[in-house]
Amino acid sequence: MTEPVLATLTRLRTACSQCNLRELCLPVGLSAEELQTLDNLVSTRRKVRRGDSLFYGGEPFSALYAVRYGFFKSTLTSGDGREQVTGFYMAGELLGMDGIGGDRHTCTLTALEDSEVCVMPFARVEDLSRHFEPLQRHFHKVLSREIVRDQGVMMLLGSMRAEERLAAFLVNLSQRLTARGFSASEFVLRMTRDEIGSYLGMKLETVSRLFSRFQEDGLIEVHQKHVRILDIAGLKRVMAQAQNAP
Amino acid sequence: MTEPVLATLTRLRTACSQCNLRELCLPVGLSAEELQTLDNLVSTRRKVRRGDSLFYGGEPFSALYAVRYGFFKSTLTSGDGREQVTGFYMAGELLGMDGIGGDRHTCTLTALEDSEVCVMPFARVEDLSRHFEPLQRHFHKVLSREIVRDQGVMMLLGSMRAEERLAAFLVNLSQRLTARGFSASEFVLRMTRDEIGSYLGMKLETVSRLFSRFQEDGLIEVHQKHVRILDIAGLKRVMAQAQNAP
DNA sequence: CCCCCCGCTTGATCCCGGTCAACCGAGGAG
DNA sequence: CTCCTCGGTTGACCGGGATCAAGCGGGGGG
Repeated sequence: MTEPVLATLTRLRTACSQCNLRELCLPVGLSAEELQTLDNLVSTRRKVRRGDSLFYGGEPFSALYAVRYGFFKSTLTSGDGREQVTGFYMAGELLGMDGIGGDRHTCTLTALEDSEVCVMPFARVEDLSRHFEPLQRHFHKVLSREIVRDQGVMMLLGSMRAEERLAAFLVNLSQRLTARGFSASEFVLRMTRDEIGSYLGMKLETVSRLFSRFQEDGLIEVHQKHVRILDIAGLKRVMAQAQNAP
Repeated sequence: MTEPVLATLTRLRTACSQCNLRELCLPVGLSAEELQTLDNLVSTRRKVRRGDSLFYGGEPFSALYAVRYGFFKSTLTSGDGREQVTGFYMAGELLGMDGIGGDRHTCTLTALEDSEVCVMPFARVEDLSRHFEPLQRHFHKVLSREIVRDQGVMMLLGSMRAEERLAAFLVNLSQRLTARGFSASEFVLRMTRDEIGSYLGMKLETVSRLFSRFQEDGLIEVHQKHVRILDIAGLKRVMAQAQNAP
């Protein structure tokens, strides 16, 4: 009698239909009944301690991961050992899509705080999306949005000045936190100045100096990792100051 | 009697199974029989004149496109009007994947020489890949590789110096041309210095200066848009010169 | 509880690549 | 053919952000 009960508990624990992230995660926009079809998408959950990696670049690819709670960074290491942060991921976001193309992961995913992810074996994702059109459509959208997100970062890195990049970074963080029900104006940075700098293509000293400048200008308040946004409109103005002559 | 013949001709003309790009394009790795299932993936072909756009950012999304011949750039325009080149595309490469996520295109695709694309209505792509597993798998791989490619550009823009970026750009071009049966060492750039600069996050003057420097160093020969690579190993050395102290 | 380490801040200086400007040459129009 | 335009090259100068360096302070471990 214990076995089935345990199984049911497990099922419930890993069920998308019971997850409070279903409005953000892969099953977005699916009806209650549709959601139940997804309940065997997730095989297990996995906890990742702060500082530990979910997977490393070069490792064989087998599953996608959805962040249940916590915070991750993805990093790419070039041939000569330079490391570049390529993204930050929070609850409801999907990890591991880089691995599909070459059957191994290209980047490393590291937890910046104690975190938990839902493990979705990729074979199962493909299986289910072949038989369940709404999931297929949504999965394609998620892949595509990752492409669009990356293009946004390319624009950031390729054509914006340091202060614009940092303003854009803060506005983006604020928006994503808001979507998750956190305060839009007050939060704790999970990453170091060095990691922000790597992501934004600048040095940690520059990040630090800009934080101080933004504070002097009354846009934000910073104490170490604690940030309070005082003037989001002002930040948006900084990030789009078209200083291009005709 | 004329109708069926025309239909057959059209079918042949747009058939993946007859296309000499099948080793590069979406049907990569499929067997001859498998390929025939794909023959109704492409609805029509479309020619795009040099300077014209296949689609614009903001336009509704309905189809993916495979380049049959020619050369494209994709550009993103930020709120304040700055334009950033986010990629260059040649024969066999897939365009339009940015549109899936939001049902409209985010970037603009412009032909840099007279070109032709295969139009693949996205509904048909999804339909076929639900019923035809190898296509599904391959389509996912293509999407994923676009993500990986973009991450590579992020690394380029975020952590490499101007000369390293340009060297990487030339090496990448050379490799992609080789894969298409063109000369690895001699080619004509389809884009301007300004477009290269935008893609690589630098100004056109810097691109021009670096071309001259590479020439002085005996790595390449440049005359306007004509480039001959003299020392590919040297270029690779430039692009990976780890000037990072421990 | 205190200490030590690591992440952050801030100042001084340097240099890569941006900016401004002049000129060149290829190629298309008339 | 010549002119004109536009993309490319090159030089001179400048400035944003990198680099080097010193000091600080918070939080985790002993």
